[in-house]
Amino acid sequence: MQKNDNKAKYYKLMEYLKDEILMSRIKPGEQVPSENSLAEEFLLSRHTVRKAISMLVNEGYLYTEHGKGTYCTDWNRKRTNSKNIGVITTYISEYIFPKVVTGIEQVLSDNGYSIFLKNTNNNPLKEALYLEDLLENNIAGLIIEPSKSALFSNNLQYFKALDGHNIPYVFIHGYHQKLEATSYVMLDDAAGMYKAVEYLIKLGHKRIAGIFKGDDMQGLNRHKGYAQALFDGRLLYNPDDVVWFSTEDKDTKPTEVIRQFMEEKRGIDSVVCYNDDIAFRVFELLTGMSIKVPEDISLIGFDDSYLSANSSVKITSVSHPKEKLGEIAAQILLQMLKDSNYLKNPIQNVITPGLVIKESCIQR
Amino acid sequence: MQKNDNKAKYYKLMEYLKDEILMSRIKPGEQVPSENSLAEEFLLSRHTVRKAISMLVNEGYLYTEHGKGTYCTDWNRKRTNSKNIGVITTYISEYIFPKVVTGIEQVLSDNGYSIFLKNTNNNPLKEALYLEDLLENNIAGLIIEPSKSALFSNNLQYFKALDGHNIPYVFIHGYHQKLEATSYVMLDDAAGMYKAVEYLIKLGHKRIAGIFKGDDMQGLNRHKGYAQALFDGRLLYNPDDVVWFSTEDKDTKPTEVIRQFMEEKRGIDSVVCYNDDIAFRVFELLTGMSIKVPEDISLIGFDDSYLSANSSVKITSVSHPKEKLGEIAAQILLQMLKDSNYLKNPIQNVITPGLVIKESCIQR
DNA sequence: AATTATTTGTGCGTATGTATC
DNA sequence: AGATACATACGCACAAATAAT
Repeated sequence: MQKNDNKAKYYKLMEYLKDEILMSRIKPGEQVPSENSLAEEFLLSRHTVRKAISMLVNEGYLYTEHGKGTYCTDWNRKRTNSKNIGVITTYISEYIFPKVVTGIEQVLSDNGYSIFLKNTNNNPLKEALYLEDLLENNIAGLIIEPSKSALFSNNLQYFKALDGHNIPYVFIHGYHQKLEATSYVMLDDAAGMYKAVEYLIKLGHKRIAGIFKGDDMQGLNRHKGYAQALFDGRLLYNPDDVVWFSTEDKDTKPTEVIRQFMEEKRGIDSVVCYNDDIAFRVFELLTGMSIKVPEDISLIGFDDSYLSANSSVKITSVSHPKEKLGEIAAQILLQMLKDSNYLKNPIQNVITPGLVIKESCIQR
Repeated sequence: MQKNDNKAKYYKLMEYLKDEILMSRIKPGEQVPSENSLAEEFLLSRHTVRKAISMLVNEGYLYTEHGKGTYCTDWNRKRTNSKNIGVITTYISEYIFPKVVTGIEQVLSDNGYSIFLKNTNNNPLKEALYLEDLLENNIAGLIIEPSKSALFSNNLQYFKALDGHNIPYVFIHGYHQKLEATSYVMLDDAAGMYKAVEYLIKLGHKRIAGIFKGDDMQGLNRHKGYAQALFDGRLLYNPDDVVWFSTEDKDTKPTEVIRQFMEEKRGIDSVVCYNDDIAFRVFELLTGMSIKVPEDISLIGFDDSYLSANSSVKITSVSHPKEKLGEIAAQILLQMLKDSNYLKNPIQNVITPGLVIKESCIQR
């Protein structure tokens, strides 16, 4: 112990003990000397020793067992006492997200956890805000759909902080590229889109336009599958037939460009879309232009959502597991919470979607 | 302060002081009596008083200033810019609740709020735990489906604490009886069940069994509508034809008693159920006993959920607005957050449900 | 099965230090 | 300077839980 500072005796003892713990001279689970023996050793009253110990108990370094002794906390597992899980998604109440979130809730609340729901609207600044927020609140774990996962993220520091605090996190739909080993559950977006395009080619389509989102990983991968399927089907990949949009112009650009394509009569016979939301908008656009689906143009969406089932012509779409995806993410997180080894050995789950054939494509 | 529990003195004092704070008898910023005067007042040693106070300081209820005094923490300030809303429901991911929660999320996240989701499993002790939890986190408001709303609640103190901190809250589905003026949105459960029974009477049914939940307000009101409809239809109300169950025995008692009814062949020609969950179980029971719905027994559920649509014979049910109910609750809360006058003038919204006629009832 | 030693938990008394008004 | 309030510190006694004898 130190020489004479002007610090209080209990405070110096507390610092000494904390140091012993941090330097692993007192190891997790190990018993610390009894109050009486510490008092004797450091020539203090038991009361003073108790004060020092109670501070460390409050900070979580130690815990006491009545009649047995005082022990060093194994704070790799310490987070267990928080039963709050942060869930950050791009959207919550729209599209397929309610179902994904329901799947997460199902599993987590069955296991006694509460959920802190936040949506970023795909805005990395909001993501940063919420990550900071959740770090301050004391959460046991995090499930996150990254915002703009294709772009470089400034939020990596927060994930490193989570690593530092041994707070496990699971990505869904995509993950920030720069993180080396992370747990995630996502779709094989390329394979899904490949199936859609392959199907159109089999039906005899020659000019397949594609609409893709440029600022998330899903969009890039779906585009990859599109290009690969064209190549394998011996069709030319024509950059001019591809529409790229982003979060900011998603409500206007896809339909505007497709309208232009149609007005130019450049001979497109089908369109594959980033998701059902876009597909549904394109369907409405085409209907408004008196272009018939599927007679004039075949159309395929992605995610097999209610949007592809509600239109007057049901839109063929690539499946999305929705609740199942949420459940898997939650189960992965639970495993990581149970066994801290999983923090080092990430669990990665890729689901291969299938094509759900409805009414929006016909043989050419 | 209380009488003699076997709790420790310091603990009882701590609870007493915490209660004073939660009930706003000690207001934020206000100075609490000095250690010596508390010791004198409660005939305790100063040391014991200090122990109680130090716990409350640790939990953040109080803070001390050396040489000046001990003060009540003002967590109002922090709350003002909080964009977090607590949502406590009995269940989250089952039955109609995902839709209700989705409605809440829709409105709140559109207005920039995050949601803290907790489910009580209809256990008032968990409700208490979560209410305390949310009071310590800084939430801007609360939407709550009360647990066991028919029974006397020990959790009223927390709602008074919310009042004291100007945190608005909205009840859904029911409300704790003892609170005088609260905002809520709920169904006219009596009217809904009345319509169901009236419909059965019109179809010529004479012996209508009823299954009701005894520990929430909805159950009592649905029973009320049942009894009133029988009376108006000049049928005898027979207590032996009524099954009461509670949260704890919901999975066993309703079907067991109905099985007994059937084995006794007491001439029941129809069953109205507290909700679709019960109705679905009864349907499966009857089918298992080779009793046909609706040929032998007519059956009506409540909530118009997927359960009443998924069975082989679609079950006639009383409608429930689900998302709409969630949206209304969220909108009420937003109004209360915007205009603090609403805290004094509660907004109460009662939705009258209708009967959704499907396939489970026929003319006798 | 009862006893005993050890350890933490509760509670009181006292004295002194130090910051605030 | 003095009164008041919280902070530190020591000592003592007994209660309650635990583990070993």
